[in-house]
Amino acid sequence: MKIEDEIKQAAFRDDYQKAHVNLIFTANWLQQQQSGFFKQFGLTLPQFNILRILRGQHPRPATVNLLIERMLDKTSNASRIVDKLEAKQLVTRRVCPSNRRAVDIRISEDGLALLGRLDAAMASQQFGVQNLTLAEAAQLSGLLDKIRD
Amino acid sequence: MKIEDEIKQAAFRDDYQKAHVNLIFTANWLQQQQSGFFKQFGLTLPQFNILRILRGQHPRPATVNLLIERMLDKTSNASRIVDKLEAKQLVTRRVCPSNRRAVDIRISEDGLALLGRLDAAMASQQFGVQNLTLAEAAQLSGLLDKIRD
DNA sequence: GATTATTAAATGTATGTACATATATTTGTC
DNA sequence: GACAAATATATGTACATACATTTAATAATC
Repeated sequence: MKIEDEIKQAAFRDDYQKAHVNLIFTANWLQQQQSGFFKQFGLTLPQFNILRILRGQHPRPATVNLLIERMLDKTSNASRIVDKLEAKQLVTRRVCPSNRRAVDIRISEDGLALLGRLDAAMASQQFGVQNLTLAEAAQLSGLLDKIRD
Repeated sequence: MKIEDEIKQAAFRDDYQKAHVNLIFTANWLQQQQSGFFKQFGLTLPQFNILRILRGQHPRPATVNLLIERMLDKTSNASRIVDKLEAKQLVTRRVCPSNRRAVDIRISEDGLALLGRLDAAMASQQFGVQNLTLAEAAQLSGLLDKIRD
């Protein structure tokens, strides 16, 4: 559906405004698709992202700082997202022996198993970006990088 | 900065994943830019968006349903965002005479004045999308529409 | 016209975002 | 080694998101 119809707006001031609105709208759209998917597994999107970072580190631990560095949203509160994952026993949290200010966070066996099930489910799930050709996806990345220059 | 460096990830599985992450990241980046800007005026981004819809309706009222229809994020809670605007006396809220279930929401004189100041400030503010050429912005919109097909 | 269904908005609860502040630990400096 | 500065994380608060439930008014059906 064209963006004008999605938000029931007749027209945009110019193509800049249209692209801007379209970008925000499409990102929300994608995230909502994903959220619904992860919900089946009892995870939110930020929780999934952190879990995936922890799997990338496994079996080495990650600190909160490392999580923040790698998260898409730097200002979100990694500490409290880890709280939720810990409550579900998907991660473990232990004071780092070599630096007692820091906390070593590791994905648990349960967490690894859950991500395994998610991998399988995601493989059979087409997310929106795949409506593009690979060349178009690359082109899109180029345009997005230019926006943030 | 390239997206790989922004989130300190060495590489992506393919250009689909890269475009997907880049899209979410860039949308967040843009929204944070805007948030900082609106904060100077005591508004959050959703509050500004609702205020702008109300100006579009002015002097006719809008209902909560109409606001939701036109909002970028359909699932957000328009009712409570209007609460905040009402507390700042930027909008008025009155039971609709012809349908007492509905509520007529209108932008106040204060609200119009605030948007007026924002218009002026925004005119002298370059937001990220303007790093693109107009043709690139149009191309971006086309790609985004295709994602949501 | 009483009863049920639908609609419009508000409210409740859990989670996340954004930002400031607090607490504990480590590092640097005298 | 005492004391200040820096670092790592946690906590507090306001706002927003996501979704279920509630309340009130209107519409539909018998």
